Amino acid sequence: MVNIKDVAKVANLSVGTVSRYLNQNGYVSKRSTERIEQAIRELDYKPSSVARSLSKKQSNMIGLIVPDIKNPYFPELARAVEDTAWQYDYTVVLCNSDEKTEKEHLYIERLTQTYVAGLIVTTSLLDASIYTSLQTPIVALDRMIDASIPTVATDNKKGAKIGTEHLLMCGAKSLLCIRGPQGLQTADDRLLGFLEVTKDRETTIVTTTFDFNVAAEAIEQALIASPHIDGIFASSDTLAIAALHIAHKLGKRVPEDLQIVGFDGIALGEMVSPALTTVSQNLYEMGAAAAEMLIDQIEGKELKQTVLHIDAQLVVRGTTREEVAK
Amino acid sequence: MVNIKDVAKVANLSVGTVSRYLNQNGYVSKRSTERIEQAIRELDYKPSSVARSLSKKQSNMIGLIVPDIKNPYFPELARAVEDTAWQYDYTVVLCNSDEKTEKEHLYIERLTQTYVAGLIVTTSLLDASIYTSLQTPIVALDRMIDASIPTVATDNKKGAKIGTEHLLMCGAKSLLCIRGPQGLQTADDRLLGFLEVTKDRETTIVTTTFDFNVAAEAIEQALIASPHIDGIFASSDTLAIAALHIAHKLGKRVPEDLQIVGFDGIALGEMVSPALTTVSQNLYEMGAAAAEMLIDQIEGKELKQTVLHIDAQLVVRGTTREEVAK
DNA sequence: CATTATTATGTAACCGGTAACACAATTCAT
DNA sequence: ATGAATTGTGTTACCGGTTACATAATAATG
Repeated sequence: MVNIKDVAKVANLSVGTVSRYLNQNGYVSKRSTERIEQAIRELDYKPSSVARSLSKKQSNMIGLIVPDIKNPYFPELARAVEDTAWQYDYTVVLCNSDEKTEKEHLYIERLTQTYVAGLIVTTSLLDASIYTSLQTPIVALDRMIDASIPTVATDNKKGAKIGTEHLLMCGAKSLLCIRGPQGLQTADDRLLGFLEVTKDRETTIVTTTFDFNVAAEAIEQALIASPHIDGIFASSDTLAIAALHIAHKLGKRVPEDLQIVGFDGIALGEMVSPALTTVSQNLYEMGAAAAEMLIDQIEGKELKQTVLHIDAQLVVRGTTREEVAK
Repeated sequence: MVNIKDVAKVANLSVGTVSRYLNQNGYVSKRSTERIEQAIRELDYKPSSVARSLSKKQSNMIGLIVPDIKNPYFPELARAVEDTAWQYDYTVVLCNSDEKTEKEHLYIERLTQTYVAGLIVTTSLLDASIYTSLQTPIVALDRMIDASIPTVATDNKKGAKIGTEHLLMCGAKSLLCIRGPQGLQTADDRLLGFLEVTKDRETTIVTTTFDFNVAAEAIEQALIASPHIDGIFASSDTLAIAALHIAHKLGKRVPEDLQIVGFDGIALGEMVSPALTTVSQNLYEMGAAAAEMLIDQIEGKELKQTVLHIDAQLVVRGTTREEVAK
């Protein structure tokens, strides 16, 4: 493989000059610039990013840690991150933490010893100190890890309020909230929003994991136990779709007998029938913003704001009825 | 950051010995081994994979090129690849080619100049020669690129035959095939399978992209134009789900009025209502097999077989009726 | 025109490993 | 005991860049 020395030789210059040309720093005369460009073209020279990483102690890779890329929420974020990274000449290393502390820990070790330029983390099982003590730039995406770590997230409580209110406005009387796993900040916040809106009503709360079948099972039991439920606020679109699935199974018509509102805004929501009414996060925007915040940090720019809260937006589709004036 | 020299100093040995210890090659005495291990522990030394890559001209990263991770087919493959890579101490770089030749090309350039150890490619727009002339190990996943490139793929034609036959056995009389984009090998093969089974019948064929809305539109038109259609074989689960969506919209009952069979076996198929009957590929197995084939190549092992065809399997769920003896 | 800035280039140490080579110490065989 | 084989260790060039430093060439200034 052709290296910088070859280029220097062909251009009849020293490696120093060629390197300066490549990095656009220091002085390089017009004449030399031309000769170097010519040589590079001639030899089809591509600088080795590995060598560069070694001497600069910095790479152009960013690590993206997600719990599980199969969860339909994450590909949308991942795509946005990757697009943005690509634009700025960075490369994305994909890591599935599987929500396992150990794997996450090992990944962080492996990544940092590879000189990843930075980390985007959408999972947060570890002690925050592990992140805060990292010398590598980092951005928390979707979930806040620690006040000191730059974060891009949705205002979950606010979103949940909007979704729940919509359910009420559409005439739902008896509400069920399917909340995600306990202890997960996002799920907790969404529950809080739900509770705030429904504090003077009787409601049912079901706690479940994000696994489709487990969730479906739990929802089925809740709906059988409380057949009068006519509105469901789900903590995620996947859970909402599980609810929809069960509604069909139980012969409940959606939205006539049972209305459902999800949360997240994954593409999947449009595909089911009826299409899912949901509190939609702008996932692409979030991913892109996180990547940009990270790259800004990497390149030493000051961050204007360290915490970016993006508002979720109600998207009304087929699982809720018309809003009626109260 | 502590380096190999520091370790050598603390262990009172030379870097050569430490390096030999780390790579488990050459001779290292018991006494030295202990001293080195002690020093490593003491200093919490982590070898720099960048430096190693530079001198070995080989890294432990593998590039995974997919058209678009948002397409629900790919996260399942990606996950399997990542799991396997993790197991063997490799790291996955995610690349979305967007089905654009240019981006794919640029990615390959970038990846190879970073000394990726190998490439798994699930897209194949480029001239095969670009891949065959690569010095980097490579595996084609899902789609065959060239006879000379190791491949893991499903027998699409066979799968399509099984799916179509099932549709007929369940009593469908008038079939529609929704085929994916023309020129895409997998889509072409699946159509071939469909045609082989239905050669003595009249059928309708709709060609569309994999985009959900575009596909739905095309399917709707086809179903309106030919209202007698009572069986759909879709070239992918996404297309099948689009068909299901349209069926609901048009007030057709599934599977009573219209039966649908998909292809792929993505998780999404279980979530829709009714759950999708589909020709299921073992996506996890495919991804894992591809990763293993790649790693075998990287590590210089001989491949037992260069082309691995994995049979797809019919999974009967709710969008088809009972099979009846013909 | 001499002096000082500014621009341009070359040289070589360094990043943190690997591995070829030389040589020393030990074990083995005759 | 002695030469050969095996085992163990140190030294150093190298991977392909970056960058501090020295120096040369040119331009600007008084």
